[in-house]
Amino acid sequence: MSSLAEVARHAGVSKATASRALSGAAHVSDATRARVAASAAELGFVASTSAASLVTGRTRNVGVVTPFISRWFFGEVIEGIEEALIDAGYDLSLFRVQEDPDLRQRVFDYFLVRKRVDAVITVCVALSPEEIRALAALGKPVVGIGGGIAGMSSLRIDDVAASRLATEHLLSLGHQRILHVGGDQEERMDFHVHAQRLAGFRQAMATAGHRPGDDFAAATEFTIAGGFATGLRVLGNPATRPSAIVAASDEVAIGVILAARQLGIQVPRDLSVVGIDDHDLAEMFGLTTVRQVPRAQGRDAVGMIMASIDAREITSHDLQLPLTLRVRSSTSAPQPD
Amino acid sequence: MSSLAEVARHAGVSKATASRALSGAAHVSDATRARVAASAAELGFVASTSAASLVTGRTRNVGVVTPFISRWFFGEVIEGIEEALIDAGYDLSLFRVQEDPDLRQRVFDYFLVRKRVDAVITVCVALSPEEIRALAALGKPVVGIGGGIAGMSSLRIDDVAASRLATEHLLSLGHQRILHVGGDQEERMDFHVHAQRLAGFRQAMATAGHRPGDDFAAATEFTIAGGFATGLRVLGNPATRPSAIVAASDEVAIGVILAARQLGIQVPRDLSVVGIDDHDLAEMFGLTTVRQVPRAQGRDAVGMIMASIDAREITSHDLQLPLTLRVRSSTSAPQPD
DNA sequence: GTTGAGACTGGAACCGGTTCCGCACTGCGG
DNA sequence: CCGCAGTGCGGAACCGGTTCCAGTCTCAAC
Repeated sequence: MSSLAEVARHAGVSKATASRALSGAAHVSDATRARVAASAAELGFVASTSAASLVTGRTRNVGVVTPFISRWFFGEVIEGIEEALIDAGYDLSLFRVQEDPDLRQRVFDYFLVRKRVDAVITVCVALSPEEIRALAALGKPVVGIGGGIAGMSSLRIDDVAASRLATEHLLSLGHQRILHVGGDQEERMDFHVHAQRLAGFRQAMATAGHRPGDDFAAATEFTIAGGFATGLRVLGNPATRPSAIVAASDEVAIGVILAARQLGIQVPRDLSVVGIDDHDLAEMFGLTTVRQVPRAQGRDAVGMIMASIDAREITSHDLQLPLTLRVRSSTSAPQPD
Repeated sequence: MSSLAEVARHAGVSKATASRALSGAAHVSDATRARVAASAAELGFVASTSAASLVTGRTRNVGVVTPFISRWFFGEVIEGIEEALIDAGYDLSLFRVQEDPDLRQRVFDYFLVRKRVDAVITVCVALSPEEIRALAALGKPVVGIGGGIAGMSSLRIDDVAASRLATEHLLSLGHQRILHVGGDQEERMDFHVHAQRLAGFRQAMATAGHRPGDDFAAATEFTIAGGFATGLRVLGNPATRPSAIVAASDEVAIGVILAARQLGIQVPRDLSVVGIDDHDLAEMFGLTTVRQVPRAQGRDAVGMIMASIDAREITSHDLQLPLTLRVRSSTSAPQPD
């Protein structure tokens, strides 16, 4: 309610001095600063961000663009971002974009442009060339989580390596007939992640001397329900049943495990399953998985943003996060038959 | 980049006229309006929200306060809110608050105050008296989803009735030994929802002539993992095993079903389970549940907010949403023994 | 004793829109 | 023919901060 002018009057100083005192700038005596701070506290003064950003051009607000909110990976990332931003005194504007081109255009050409955000974090959004151009034209720091953006900072695990690691684990246990359940070959708009995990699987198989045909990769929606449906489909026929499955995400892996149980297939005795993520539920299902920590990725992305803002320069780092395999009880050597 | 002044100059009119033309105000000739619009389009003009809100006091931004992001109910609500806000040309600032009192105070006394939001939507946040006072002091529309706030608008299902409905379904099937898995009796900070669902269970049981002792309600975390752990605990002993369980949410119910499977208990033959929510996964687990549509609740909350903003008055409606029981395959009459 | 550097402070311009007010002009009723 | 309402438009004030610039004062150095 109260304005800086009132605080200044109450403290017996000018608006200029009051502003300097509150913002921590130099050239204000300790006595004055204390008096202004006391007045501000007494009057319950909170600076209007509109006024401040009008003149400084900085809004203390970061835009987050994501295709999903409730899926585990995305939710965790967003929570990590939110925590870190709040700590830094920033708030977060959330924009959800999926395939709808009209909506995407509105977000990129209108919402992100109206001088409301200091920076943008994209979470697993594959951007069209025009969208990349629009982001670059903002002249503001941009960090992509989980999907690199040409020419901008990114933060991610090496998806190819993660999938390779998961596959190698199964190979080292002696599995021969391994199926990948995840994205399909054609690179979908939103997710090169999917294509890369498939590629990692193929690399590992090829290195081990396998020649997987198309039937060794099954496409699925990236949810528990998707993994379940696909699992029922690919595990239904005992003749063609794989001895192990690499799921492109833990949610898919959990769906597959549930499908196996439904079909009376024992995990890991009859079927080994490995995922990627280390989802909250992985422990409960005893799921062997490649661990990543999306919440930390969110925090780190904010760190990169803040460094860039403080340095007043738009840098472009490419950060790859470490991977670890967590072996639980969903994988074992194949049953000798 | 380009300012209103430049657009005005380019169109050969004054700033005042340009502003009126673009905002759709009256007293501008059609010809002038078209010329200004053309200039604005040509220069790629997008009004600075900071400048606009500095003078109008309106920001076209709504704050959303929620304890969780990735749990199903919350994620769905947030997605619904986001869609509706984007449609209305608003964006959404997300604030996550849980128990940490320092963080809560920062959000309520600082972030929400700095003239950055036109309205606030709370999602299942039980507010302290000071927090309610802080929200009221904003003088802005506030809508609470899933948890009523004294004196402010709210939008929710009748949690007591929902739980009663679920319980009556089991009673009507002939179950005698019914256990509630959900919140505990003491009203937790964040969730009167939990207490109300427990109360609904008790009402139904009492009406049916039962006298449930404390052992007929088990407390749990409201997640699949929580339901699983609690399920293992309460189903472990065949002597005390209930014939049916009312879970306070579908996530809990799914956890209970998984625990039952693990223990070799057949659902619904040996155990009926009913939930509340109609979660995405309910179909897959054949879960009988009381349906609510959180995404629609999010959209409706935005509708209430917009109506209040348009009317320039802070009204206080209390909207209760309809409930429907969806019977699937997780419930049946108890096995005669 | 004068000078100059540096710390403090106030006045005023400024960010980029919105809106009040006044003026010119048109058209209609009396 | 005059008065008056109503439309279309421009000038200028204004929202509430930040920051440039200039002025005062202190104090050490010459």
